[in-house]
Amino acid sequence: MSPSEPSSRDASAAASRSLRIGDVARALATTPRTIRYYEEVGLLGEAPARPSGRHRLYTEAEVERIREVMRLKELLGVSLEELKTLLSAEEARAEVRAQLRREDVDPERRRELLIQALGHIERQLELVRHRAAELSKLEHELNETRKRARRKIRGLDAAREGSFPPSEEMTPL
Amino acid sequence: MSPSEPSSRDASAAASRSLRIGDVARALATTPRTIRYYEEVGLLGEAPARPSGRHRLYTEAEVERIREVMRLKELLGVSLEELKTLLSAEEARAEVRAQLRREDVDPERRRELLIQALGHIERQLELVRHRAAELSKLEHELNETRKRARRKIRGLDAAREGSFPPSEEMTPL
DNA sequence: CGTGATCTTTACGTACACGTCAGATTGCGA
DNA sequence: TCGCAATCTGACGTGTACGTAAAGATCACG
Repeated sequence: MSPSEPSSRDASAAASRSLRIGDVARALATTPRTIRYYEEVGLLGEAPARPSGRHRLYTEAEVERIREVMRLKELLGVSLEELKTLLSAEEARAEVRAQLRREDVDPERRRELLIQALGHIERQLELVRHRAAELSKLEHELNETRKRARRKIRGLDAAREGSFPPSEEMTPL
Repeated sequence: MSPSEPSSRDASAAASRSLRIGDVARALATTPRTIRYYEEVGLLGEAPARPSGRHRLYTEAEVERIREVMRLKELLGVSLEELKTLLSAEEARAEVRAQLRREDVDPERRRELLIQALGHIERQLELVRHRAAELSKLEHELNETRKRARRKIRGLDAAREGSFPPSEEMTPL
């Protein structure tokens, strides 16, 4: 009949919303099931609003969001439930962005949202810093252990046959 | 028939073996079930050899081993199965130590074991380094995000009772 | 030597994070 | 318009890492 899209649908910019769930899954090295599951548990905030039953279509931005979710899950090792609360920072940010487009928003309210987001960001930072520190410690310890092992091997090699330079057989490690 | 303990049981040194599973669990902030499970899947290498049916008794060293297991699990986020193969380095080291006590061991064999252990250590290091790098990256990104959020808040605070609105939309939060 | 706390094995239950199958539906290309 | 691959919505299955309950044994102590 008549194309009544609000004029901003297939605009010049490639804001697509043209990726199907299979494409997204491949791009993220995961499966459609996982993406649907994340949506199901509320990690994707109603990402692809669509008439139920139709295929989900994703924008590049939404893909990035999912990538971020998986990254945080991997690096922080938290449950999806915890992740959801951690990610409420992003939701706050999304709300801020949304409200920024309307100019009639109370600056007080805007500030509130920002403060909240900041709080969540700092919780994330805390977590990340803690883990980073622990990992760094572990890395140092492993380096030490490796050093000792190498020394021992060199010691054996030296004692192997006399005491002249261990000419051949430089084990490349 | 007769009490034939090999004379090295309650030696002078406090090599204890006097911690019960409940004590260990409390010390590691976990449960007896978890410790038994780790033993069941072979993560603790027959730690407390004992006449079946009797209570498990742990030495301080064994507690440290379990602590290390939990630490690696936590920091590397790997399955217990993967962890088992990663930890074979420690087993190799244990074997080396064991063979070192007997002096009649083939230096070739000893070197082999050390080389193996070294390999496992380097696999661990690889993993740890990778994760550490990723986490560090994430930390930097979060710091940036936090900076931006703070700037925005300060901007709002300035405009709150200041003269003019600050140049809007500097950086997308 | 009794007794209560702790531990033993065995076995079934559970939460999380998906995997997999079925049957219907959708959507793009020929 | 037809065909076929991809997707949809349930619903049930699966592996991991334990939790929990039961019934009896062991240990530390008085």
